[in-house]
Amino acid sequence: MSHQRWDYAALMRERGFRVTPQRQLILDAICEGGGHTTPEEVYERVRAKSPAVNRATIYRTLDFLCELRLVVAADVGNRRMVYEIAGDTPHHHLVCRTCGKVEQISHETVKALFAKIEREQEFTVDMDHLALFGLCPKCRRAELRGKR
Amino acid sequence: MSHQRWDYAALMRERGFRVTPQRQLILDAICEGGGHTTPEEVYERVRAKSPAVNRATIYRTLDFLCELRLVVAADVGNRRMVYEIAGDTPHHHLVCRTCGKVEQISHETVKALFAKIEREQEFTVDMDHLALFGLCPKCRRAELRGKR
DNA sequence: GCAGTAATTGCATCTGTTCGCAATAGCGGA
DNA sequence: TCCGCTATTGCGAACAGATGCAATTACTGC
Ligand SMILES: [Mn+2]
Ligand SMILES: [Mn+2]
Ligand SMILES: [Zn+2]
Ligand SMILES: [Zn+2]
Repeated sequence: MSHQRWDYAALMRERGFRVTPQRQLILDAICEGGGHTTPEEVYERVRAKSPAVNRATIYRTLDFLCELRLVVAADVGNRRMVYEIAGDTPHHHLVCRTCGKVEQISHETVKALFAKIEREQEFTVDMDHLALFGLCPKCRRAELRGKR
Repeated sequence: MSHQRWDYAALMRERGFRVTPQRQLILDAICEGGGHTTPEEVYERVRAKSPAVNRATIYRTLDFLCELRLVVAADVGNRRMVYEIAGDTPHHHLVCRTCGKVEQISHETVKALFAKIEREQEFTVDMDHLALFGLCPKCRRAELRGKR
């Protein structure tokens, strides 16, 4: 699996942005991760191939790729951000507060809520990578047992 | 309105935590704000009354109060955190990506989603101060106009 | 190919937040 | 009321992330 399936280079140029080696390296680094990747992981992978790339460029480029919607981000707790190549359909996550496990849920599941908010408040929610916090089945059972 | 309606001091002691002047000052400072308050605002208010209190204490105490669920937090974009006294019923927010306006929505609105997730994945979502991002009516209309 | 232009980068610096550690001070028990 | 235990604090330093600016460089049109 790779980001090569979009012509991201053309996509950038179309909108008046430039295709730089840094941007390609960073996109590659996110791809290599497969799933969620932290800025620090991206930095390390990029730096392995091209040590001169600056940390500031990593952060600016991650923001840039999110704005282009080539990449999605989420805060998975304790203000730790993770980045990921944007798939064809959005997906979301459930993060356990106790064990930290991250599960995935479909966009289908949350769509109804976004539609309701659109109807009731005229507000267009456009989150394509939401993180919801709570307790996973295992930790919840452990908590119930503990309370008795 | 004030946090005096709970016996937060007893609540802390019950659970084996200590009631310190710093914690009381910080709780007061959040109260004074009325609504959403940033760590820096808390710091300023506390420091006005007691200049020796350290910044690290502010951050540690805000986390602590969130864990006790006396206070709720939310990232309202660009990793800016806001804190607020936890009310009797939770509420949530809609944050406009363009103008930054923050609206409020009831827990009622999102409850159905949490219940569905509980049913379908056995995962207990327990968020009491969610922030959803998107476009407010005004900005969305502006955007539509711009695209033509 | 080459030059002009503006987007992008690297660098230096700043800000907000976290962390380890030693000093302080709540709280429970004598 | 005093004592001892340990939770909490202040301090200093580390840290991630953002920002202003000058140097670089990708793209456009010739
Ligand atoms: Mn994901
Ligand atoms: Mn709120
Ligand atoms: Zn868990
Ligand atoms: Zn708006």
